[in-house]
Amino acid sequence: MTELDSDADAALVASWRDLLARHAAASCLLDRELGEKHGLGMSEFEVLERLVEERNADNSHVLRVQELADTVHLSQSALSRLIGRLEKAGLVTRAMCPDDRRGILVALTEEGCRRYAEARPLQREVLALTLGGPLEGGCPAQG
Amino acid sequence: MTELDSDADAALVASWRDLLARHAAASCLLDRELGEKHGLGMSEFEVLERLVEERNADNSHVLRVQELADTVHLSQSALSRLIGRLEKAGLVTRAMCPDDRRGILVALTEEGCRRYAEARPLQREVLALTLGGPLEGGCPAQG
DNA sequence: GGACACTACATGCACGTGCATTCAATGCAA
DNA sequence: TTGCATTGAATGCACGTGCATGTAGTGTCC
Repeated sequence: MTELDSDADAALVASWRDLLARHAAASCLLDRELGEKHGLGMSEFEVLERLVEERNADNSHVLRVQELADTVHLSQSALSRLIGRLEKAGLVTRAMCPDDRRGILVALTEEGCRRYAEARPLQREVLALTLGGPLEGGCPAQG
Repeated sequence: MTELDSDADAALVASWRDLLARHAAASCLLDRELGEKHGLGMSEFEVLERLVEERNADNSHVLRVQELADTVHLSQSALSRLIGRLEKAGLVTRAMCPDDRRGILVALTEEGCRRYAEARPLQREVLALTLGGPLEGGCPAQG
């Protein structure tokens, strides 16, 4: 291994550890805060946000499960269950896709829109806190 | 909300999504590759790496559990169990801390050192692949 | 010395995740 | 049309995680 190789290696590892630290801090705090104050997990919030961004002409917010899967970093099964939780909470509804009856359309409800709007400021606050500064020790440490 | 606020907000969200994407791609691929080819998870590798870096005068590699907890982003309980798995696999040993009999000293074994050395090139390769380029779609998508 | 708060680590438990599988619907070929 | 591979999503299962708690050891104040 040449000098340059080990330098590149060290830089890579350093950026990887920085990534890990920031992700841990942000996702842990997000899960805790959103869960406590809005009954949402980090990924639940992300899914709601994708739906909110998908504003159709008639002001409905509808996405196919597969389209959601492209933007949320979850396995297909995890996403399926997450949508199940959101549905049970009344934040989205599931409907069959008329074009392709295998597909499922996920639609944001009024309540879902409201909960997202309520949670959003807190989420942004946590992001600013954990991604803004030059990292400051993370969450999982119940001590 | 002013124009500047929403700009800052958008930038924050963009960097957050980038972070999520890179973390998902890297951690998923790491877990899969390290697991398949070396029987290690991402966090197991990280713990071994911290131990390897802790080279004492007598060439032993020993760290207290709490010291590990500071650098690995896991809860105390998760770390305890992770060390249990490493111990069962013969990659580390647990010993009581003579100074403070509450503490546990975790020591890298020969086998642990070997496994780390074997896995390291692959880990670096995955990091280069997922952190080097400008992201390219991630893992959790068993389709 | 005894009581008490605190620390370090382990463990019971509930939960979210991914993998493998299943089931229904679709598309294509013969 | 029948037969078969493929796709979209749901489900059984095992596993790793975090939270709350338990247990042992330490330090302090009286």
